[in-house]
Amino acid sequence: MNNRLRVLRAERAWSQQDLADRLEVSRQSVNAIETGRYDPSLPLAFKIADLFELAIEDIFTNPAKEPE
Amino acid sequence: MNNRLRVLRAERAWSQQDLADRLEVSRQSVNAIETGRYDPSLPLAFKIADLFELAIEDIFTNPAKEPE
DNA sequence: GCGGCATGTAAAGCAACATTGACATTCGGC
DNA sequence: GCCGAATGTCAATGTTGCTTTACATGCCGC
Repeated sequence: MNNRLRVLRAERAWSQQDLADRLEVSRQSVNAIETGRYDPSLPLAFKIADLFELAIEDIFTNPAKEPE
Repeated sequence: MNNRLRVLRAERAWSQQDLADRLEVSRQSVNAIETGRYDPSLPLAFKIADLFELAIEDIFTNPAKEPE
């Protein structure tokens, strides 16, 4: 499960802490998601999509899918 | 986190077991998600959206959001 | 009435998500 | 050179998602 979180965050010049505050999660959670250590829960994914005003599919992509 | 899983399943006349097989999860997981006991993980949400050929947002909705 | 199917739910256990606290590194400003 | 901000990561802990096994219910066909 890849994601464009780091890019979206950079576009807004937010630190991981800034984003964590807006999402009401810890900085470590943001970091873990960005570095791909784990995927967010569905509720958190919704919160992220909401914050960036994008669809979940526009932020997260399933590498196991989309053949080529 | 509400979802239209039961409706989508009914439209196809699938049992919870049928859906569970297609999603490669247990019947109890399908039941738990339908009855709202817990939300699916993001990867499973993608799998569900994929199966029904819908966007995640078309299946799951965040009741905490959208004021009115 | 009995058997089979669909559904709801519970307990117990493991894996994944998320937390706090802490430490290391890098970079830029002063 | 030092300080502070930003990032990466680790350990320990708690919570949630998902599993298997199991049992109870309702419904339908026979």
